[in-house]
Amino acid sequence: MELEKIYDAEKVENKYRQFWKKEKIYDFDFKSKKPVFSIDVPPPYASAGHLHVGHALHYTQFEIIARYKRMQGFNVYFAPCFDNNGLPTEKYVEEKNKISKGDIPRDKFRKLCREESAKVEKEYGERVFDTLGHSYNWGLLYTTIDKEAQRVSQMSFIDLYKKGYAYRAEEPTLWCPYHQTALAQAEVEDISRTTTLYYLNFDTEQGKKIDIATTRPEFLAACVAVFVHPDDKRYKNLVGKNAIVPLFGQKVPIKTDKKVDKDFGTGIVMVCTFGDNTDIEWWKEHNLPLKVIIDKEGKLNEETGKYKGLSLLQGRERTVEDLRREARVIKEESLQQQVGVCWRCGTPIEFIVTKQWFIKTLDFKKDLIKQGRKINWYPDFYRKRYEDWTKNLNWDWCISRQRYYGVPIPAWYCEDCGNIILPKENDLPVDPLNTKIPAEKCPKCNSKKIKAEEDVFDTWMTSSMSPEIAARWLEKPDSFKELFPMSLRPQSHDIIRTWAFYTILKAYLHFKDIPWENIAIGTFVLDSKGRGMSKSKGNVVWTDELLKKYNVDVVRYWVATASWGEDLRFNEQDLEKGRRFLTKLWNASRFTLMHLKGFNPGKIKKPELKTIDKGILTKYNKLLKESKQHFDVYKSQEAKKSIEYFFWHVFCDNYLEMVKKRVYEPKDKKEKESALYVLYKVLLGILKMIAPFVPFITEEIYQSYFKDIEGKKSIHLNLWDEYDKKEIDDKAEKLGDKAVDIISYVRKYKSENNMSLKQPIPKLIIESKDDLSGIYGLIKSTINIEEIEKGKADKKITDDIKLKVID
RNA sequence: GGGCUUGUGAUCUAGCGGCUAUGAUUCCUCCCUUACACGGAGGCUAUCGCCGGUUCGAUUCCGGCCAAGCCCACCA
Repeated sequence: MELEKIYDAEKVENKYRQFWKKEKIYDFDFKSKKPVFSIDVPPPYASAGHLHVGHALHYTQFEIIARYKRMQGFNVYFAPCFDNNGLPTEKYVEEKNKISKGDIPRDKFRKLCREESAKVEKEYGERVFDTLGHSYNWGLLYTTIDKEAQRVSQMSFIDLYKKGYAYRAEEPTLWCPYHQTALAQAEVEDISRTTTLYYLNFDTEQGKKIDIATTRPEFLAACVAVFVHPDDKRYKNLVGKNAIVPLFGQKVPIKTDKKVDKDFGTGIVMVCTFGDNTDIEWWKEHNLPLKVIIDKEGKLNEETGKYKGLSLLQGRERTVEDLRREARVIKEESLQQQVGVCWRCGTPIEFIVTKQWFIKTLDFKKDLIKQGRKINWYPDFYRKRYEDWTKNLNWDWCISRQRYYGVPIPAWYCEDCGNIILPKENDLPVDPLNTKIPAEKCPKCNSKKIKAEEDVFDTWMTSSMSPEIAARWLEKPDSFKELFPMSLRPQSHDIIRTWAFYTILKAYLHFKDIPWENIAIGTFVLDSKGRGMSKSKGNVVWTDELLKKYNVDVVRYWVATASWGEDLRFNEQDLEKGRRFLTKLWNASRFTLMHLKGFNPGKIKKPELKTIDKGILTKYNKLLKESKQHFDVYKSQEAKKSIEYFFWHVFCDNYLEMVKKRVYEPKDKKEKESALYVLYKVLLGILKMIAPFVPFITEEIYQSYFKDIEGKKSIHLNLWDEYDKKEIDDKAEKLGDKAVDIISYVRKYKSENNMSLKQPIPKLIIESKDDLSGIYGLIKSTINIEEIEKGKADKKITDDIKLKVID
């Protein structure tokens, strides 16, 4: 089959998308003895909306690695997956149906969520993964809400509980009033905002007046103490006395703590339960009483008396009004402040005391850092970020969430003695709200009052088990052993503190092992000016729209220019480059195959190679070695660059030009055979090397000719050539380089003299210590020179070559 | 406030101790050479962020400073 003059991308893409699926080209072979390369794929949120180029790049970046590893002889385990767990889906369904989770029964709500997810996933799989030519093994698909994933995360919970790593406690917890759920430290982000710092006047029991500064006057009702610095001379005589809280009148002790900043505000600070992190610390350290004034919706409760039912902001305004009336507000100044907000909705977080489940992390900080060092990080500096986060943790991991859609926490509680009852492991997954209670009465106190847990897990509870879910920990324990620890976790840097951290934690707590040998941090895409893409900025480039203008291989070629762990600015020019590359690849292949027609290297004796042939084979082998080295340390963009350079400038610009005469008008059969032999090997080699980046066009070229000779039904089932020391011939390479130097000079000479390249030159004189007569013929035919002779010349082009052109 | 990353022609980028500092885009000149004008040949454009130090020699190593980006911690 001959290649068409113009590459028809759409036709080719549709053809091979189906072909690869039908022929199961990319399936993992459970029976194979080949070494395994397993990838812990990030499950995308297949929720609403388009997908921008950043996502397409991220997912394609490691897909290229999967293809590369396959062509290195690995049995690649590459399971597609979706994350349809947790808050985003839930909020999406609420918004789409204009309902709130409380409006309809939990069952019905969950069903809506699952239906929505399934619909979006199917579309996503086709529109994104299939379109982009991703080589997933679809038979291994998992989603984070399906039965097996639920079973794994519940089993994880039970295992950790039995090991004593999971506990339930009533503690102040980070709380999102909007989502009405507890959050983990990792789900809190800091934003900067301007607020007002109020200087408030308190009385003391002794009738003195003191001023304290606070940004949260609405918390007065929850004030349980007042602190000053132990060395602060101004207030020495106050320590040990009581202050009287304005409006509410409660008497609170005046205490000291070194954490008080003398220079901030008045140097006196009130402690409330709880306004911020420090409040919690002081509350614990000084055994202060607890006074909760906000409810789960973030509204003031009965403890605040007449302010009950107000939002915190309304409460603040009213409190300040009332304080002003009593002339308690001394001063107001504006203050730049950082507040923790929910990373999903941006609502400032509050602290609420509730019963929550936690997993111990603070006890294992050192071990976790050690585990992190057993893993290769690409680039390495991201390990530092992981270590810093781990070092600075100050909360155990809160894993319970007061939401509906998610993996239920598999537990029941005795209402009389508080005993925790777990399901049988064989019954997992369970939803305590819809499952018969495992025990009719409490095994401890025989009470029959048993209550089902209503909360679900933090979404990371499941995500942190992605290697175990993907590799079928519980389902196929035997193959799990082969697949775990997995080879590679590709992910983005913003979730090192969550996904990477929790996954390492889990692997350690369950298996005392690392979850994967390598972690590679993907590229983050910025707009052309270097700003992050976001809908609100209006600078988002959508993948769909890009694919309307450029074919898939072009988009993938652009992806391949990205460096792992570094940001990439989006420039449309880069796509134009890809388009030109594909055209060049197509045309060079067309030209080569035109001459290779009917040629089968297996059917001839290996020909005696010409110097120039040996030279290019040397360069080809060096390229093989270099590209593999780049790829193996996740410098795929360097590999791509080397391959491209070799193809375009070494193979096309020089070798094809030098070999043309030999294949068009050979002096003898042998001369042509030697050229064809090398053309075959090198072109096929290049196609295989570039195939992970541009799988469609390379497949089309392969199918048109090489398939029948090589035997494998897809180029993607072939292996890269091995670096062959026997093919290295440095002398031939050098001689070839000299030929290129001389040819370049003559080209330049013609260009400078406005001569056409085919216009003949009567004579070229070459002055060199070495005997170059072996390449005279080559030079003559390539650049159209009639005669070459050795002699005195004046134009120095390299250290040992001088030339003179006579025209 | 701490940490990390980056700072090279107009733009993007390679190099990370040594001969005239990569390559790409732009611009200019020439060439339709029997694969490709979505091509080829050639040319112009850089005090390698700033200041010191180590060295025979620094864009490359060290220290300081400046700028940008990211991550984290923070003060009631």
